[in-house]
Amino acid sequence: MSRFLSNATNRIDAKGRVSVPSAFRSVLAQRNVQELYCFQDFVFPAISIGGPDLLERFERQIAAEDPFSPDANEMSLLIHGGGVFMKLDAEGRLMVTDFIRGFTGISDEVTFVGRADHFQLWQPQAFVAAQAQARGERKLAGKRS
Amino acid sequence: MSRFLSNATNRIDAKGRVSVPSAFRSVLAQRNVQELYCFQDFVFPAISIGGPDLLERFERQIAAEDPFSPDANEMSLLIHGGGVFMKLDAEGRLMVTDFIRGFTGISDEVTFVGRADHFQLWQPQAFVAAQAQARGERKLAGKRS
DNA sequence: GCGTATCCCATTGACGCCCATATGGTCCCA
DNA sequence: TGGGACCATATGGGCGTCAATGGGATACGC
Repeated sequence: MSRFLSNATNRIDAKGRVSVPSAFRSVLAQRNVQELYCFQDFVFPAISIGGPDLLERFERQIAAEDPFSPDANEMSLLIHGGGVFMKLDAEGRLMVTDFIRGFTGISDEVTFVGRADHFQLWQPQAFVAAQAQARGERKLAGKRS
Repeated sequence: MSRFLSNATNRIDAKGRVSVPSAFRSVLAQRNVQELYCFQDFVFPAISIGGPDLLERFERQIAAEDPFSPDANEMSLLIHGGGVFMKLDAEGRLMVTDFIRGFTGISDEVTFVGRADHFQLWQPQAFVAAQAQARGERKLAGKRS
C-alpha cells in the first residue's frame, strides 16, 4: 500500500528548480501520474499536489451540489482559480513559480510533506510551526496515541 | 504474548546507523513486520516505531471523522507529514536520519524504549529526565503502582 | 532578440548491500 | 568448579548504485 508519507527539505537551485523526493516520485509513477494538479491549500499556507484525479474528485463534489449555490461557487473559485497543472522535468524536478512562492512564502528551500493521497509544498519554518501547533493542541486536549 | 519491553542504549556508528536491540527485532519478526512505520511522537520528543498496522489504525481514526474537518486535517499533518516508512538492513540496523535527529536531539547514542505495541527512540538524557518526571508526578499525586 | 524555460550531461555525496571483526555470555565437559 | 569452545549480538568498514544538485546548451514565447 503506497501513499505519500514523511517530509523532506530540498534546496532550490539558481534556476528556480527543486528536486521532488524520490519516494514521492515513485508513488506518482506507480499511479501513472504524468501531469500534476497543484492548488493553493484551503487551510494552510501550502501548495497541495496530486494527480488529475484529485481535481476530478473536487469537481464531482461541486457537481453534487446545486451549481448556483454560493458554496459551489466558492469551491470552484478555489480549485479552478487557485489551481494549475505542472509537470516534472526529466530529472524529476519542479519549477518553483511565483504562483508557489507568493502563496507559501518559499524562497530558497522547500519542504515536501506527504499527505497520503497527495503531498504539499511548505516554507520550511512554516511547516515546523504548523506541526508544533497541531501537536500542542492534541496534547492540551489530553489525547494520546 | 510478546511485546516491546525494557530499554537499551546503543551507539551510532560513523555512518549514522544503530543496531535495534535483538529483543525488539524478535518481536518484529514474530509479527511479520518488514517495514517500520516511524513517526514523531505526539507528546514526547521521541520517535515512535511500529508496523504498518499502526499507521492504518490512525488512518481509520481519521476516516471516522469528517474528512474536511480541521481535526482530521491536523491529524493527517502529524501522522502522514510526520511519519516515514523505514526498513532495517541485513544486520538489523536502522539509519538515524535528520528526520530523527532533528526531532529528538539524538546525536551519537540512541535509547530504545519498549512501549508494548510499539517502541521509541530517545535521546538518552531526555529519556531518563522524562522518566524521572513521570515518577515524580505519580509520587506527588499519591498514586500507587 | 532577449529573457525564460526545457533538455541533456556531469559531479558528488549519501545510502544500501555485503563481508569482516569484536565482545560478552552461555553451555559443556573435564 | 574452572577453563575453553561456541554462538549471538553489536559494531566497523569497503564498494557500487542512485538520488540530489549544478551548469551548459538549445528551443520557445513575449
